[in-house]
Amino acid sequence: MTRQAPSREAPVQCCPSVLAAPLEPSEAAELATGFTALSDPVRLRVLSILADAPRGEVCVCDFIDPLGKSQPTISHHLKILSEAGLVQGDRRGKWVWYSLNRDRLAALRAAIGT
Amino acid sequence: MTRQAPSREAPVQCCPSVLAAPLEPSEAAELATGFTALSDPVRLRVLSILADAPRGEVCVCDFIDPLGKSQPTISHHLKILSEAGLVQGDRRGKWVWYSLNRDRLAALRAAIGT
DNA sequence: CTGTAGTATCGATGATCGTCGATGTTTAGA
DNA sequence: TCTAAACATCGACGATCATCGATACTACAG
Repeated sequence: MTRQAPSREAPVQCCPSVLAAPLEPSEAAELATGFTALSDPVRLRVLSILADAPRGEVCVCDFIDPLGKSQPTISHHLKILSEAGLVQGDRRGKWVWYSLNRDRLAALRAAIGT
Repeated sequence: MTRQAPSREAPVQCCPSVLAAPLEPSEAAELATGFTALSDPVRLRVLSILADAPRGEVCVCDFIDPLGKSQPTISHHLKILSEAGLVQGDRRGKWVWYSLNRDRLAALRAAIGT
């Protein structure tokens, strides 16, 4: 049995944070996945387009022109963002409408301060 | 001379933000380098150790044991964090003391909301 | 059922990344 | 001046990534 240091309790918190040491390897890996999704210029611009969309959603075909990437590349980035929980897609007819998950974005924001 | 579109002015702001479209490719690239620095578990734990350091600084040798990585690997990650403006090193004698740049971290936080 | 349009997946390619051993550089002490 | 310690850089390796053409899947119209 490992002895517990009584004067150094693990802080109770909802989400892992870089500012709250020690950041456990598993927590660090989980956060890293989120920030990896934000580490590409194309994906950041995808998020920006979604954040600016009047109805809060954009279909895949409407990303292609403004981003100047091929359709498979756009799909690839949307999948990464989706797996990171930052966006979600909703199929309606032939189109898939993507929208921003602001809660997940807020969680990542909270992980690097306040 | 490029003509300025009068009805669609670029919003005046201090820092690029994902929430303020359109996010220009150059701004997206700049932000992406910042988030790339946060996209590795080892680097996140480096930041967490720095944030928790009582005197606000930690020398390179003190990262090796808690992170379980070789000294060149630690140096490599510190260089990436340094180039991203997230940390800075200060050589004092044989040691280099690294500290956290909280302003830069706050700028990245602001880029994904508020 | 057939054709078409929007989207996802596959396969390949070139680039970047994380890691570590070996080595170079800098500083302090003997 | 010589040695040891702390740190950075180099070189190499395997792994992951961004990209795109080709192709498969899905929904709808005729």
